[in-house]
Amino acid sequence: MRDNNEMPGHLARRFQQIAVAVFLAEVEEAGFDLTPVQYAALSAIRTNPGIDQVTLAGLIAYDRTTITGVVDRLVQKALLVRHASSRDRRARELQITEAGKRTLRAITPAVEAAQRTMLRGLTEKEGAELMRLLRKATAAGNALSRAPLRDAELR
Amino acid sequence: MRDNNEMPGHLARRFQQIAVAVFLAEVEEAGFDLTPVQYAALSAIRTNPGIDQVTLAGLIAYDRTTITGVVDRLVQKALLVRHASSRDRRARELQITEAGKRTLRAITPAVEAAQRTMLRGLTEKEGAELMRLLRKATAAGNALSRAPLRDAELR
DNA sequence: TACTGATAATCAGCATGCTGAGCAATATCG
DNA sequence: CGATATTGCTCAGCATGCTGATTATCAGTA
Repeated sequence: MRDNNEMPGHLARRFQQIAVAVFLAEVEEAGFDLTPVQYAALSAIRTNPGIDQVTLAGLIAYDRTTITGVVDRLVQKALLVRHASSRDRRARELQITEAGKRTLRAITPAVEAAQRTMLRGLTEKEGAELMRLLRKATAAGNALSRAPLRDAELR
Repeated sequence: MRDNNEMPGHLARRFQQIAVAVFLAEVEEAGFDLTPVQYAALSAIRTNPGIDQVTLAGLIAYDRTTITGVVDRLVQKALLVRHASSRDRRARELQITEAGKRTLRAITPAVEAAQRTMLRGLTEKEGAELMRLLRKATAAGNALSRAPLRDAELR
C-alpha cells in the first residue's frame, strides 16, 4: 500500500489547503474580508455584467447550488446586486456595484501576492510547469466533476 | 488583470475538485461509502494503532477540529473504536476494527484506480513531474496552513 | 505543593461543496 | 394549442474545513 502522502489526491488537497490559507492571509492583511470563491465570482461578474447564476457557475467551475450562497453573501456585503431578468423571469441578472469595483481594484495586489506565495519554493520555470500540468490535467478531467468549467459563449 | 483560470489558486482548487469527484465515484462503484478524509484517517490509524487525534491530524495534515467529526463518523460506521487513554486522560486512543481492516483491504483497488484516473491526460512522465512539483510546493508552504503535516516521531 | 502554562478534545459558528428534490418559467414538439 | 421536457434557482441535508473559545488534564516550576 502506497503511503497516503505520496498519492496525487492527497497532494492535490494539500496544495489547495495551502493556497486557500495563503489567499485568506494576504487578503486579510490588505484589510479585506473576501474568500477565494467570492473573489472569483466578483471578478467574473465584473467582466460579464448581467450574467445569470448558472452561466457564472460554469465560468468559474463552481456548483450552481454553491453559487447561490456565495452570491447571497456578496449581495449582503453590497458588492453585488441581483435582480430578476426581464427576458427570462427564472433567471437573476448579476451586476457588480461601485463598491464591488473598488474592492476588486484594491484587493488585486494582495491576490497576486498570494499566487506568488503559494508557488514559493518552486523556481520560475517549475512554477510555470506546474501550472501547465495542472491545466492539462484539469482539462482532461473537466467533465468528471459536477461543476465543469464551461465557456460562456458556448451556451 | 490576469484571467482567473490562469491563477495557481484556481487551478489548485479545480484539480482538487476533480480529484475528490473521481475518488468518490470510484469508491461508490466499488460498493463503499467512504470520503477521502475518512480513507486517509482509517489508513493512518491502521498503520499507527492507538494513535491520538492530534497526532493523527498532523500525520495527514487535517485540522484537529475537523478530525473530531471525521472520527465520529468512522466510529458510527463501526470502522474505528475510540477510548480514553490510560496514560493521558485527555487523549483518546484510536483503534481500527476488523471491519475497518476489511474495508481498507477491499477499497484499495478503487483508491488506486482513482489516483490513475485523476492523472489521465498526462503522460507517465508528466504525472510523476506533477507529483514532484506538488510535493516541493507543499513542503515549502507546509507551515502556512493551520493544519501542517507533522511527523509522528517528532512529537 | 500551589501556580502557571501547555495540551487533547470538543463545541459554536461560518463558508464551501456536494446530492437530490422541488418550484416556477421557458422551450419544444406532436 | 397543449403536453412534455428542459432550465434557472432554491432548499434540505450532509461532510469538509476553518476560527476562536471552553473544558479537562497534564507538566513544569516557584
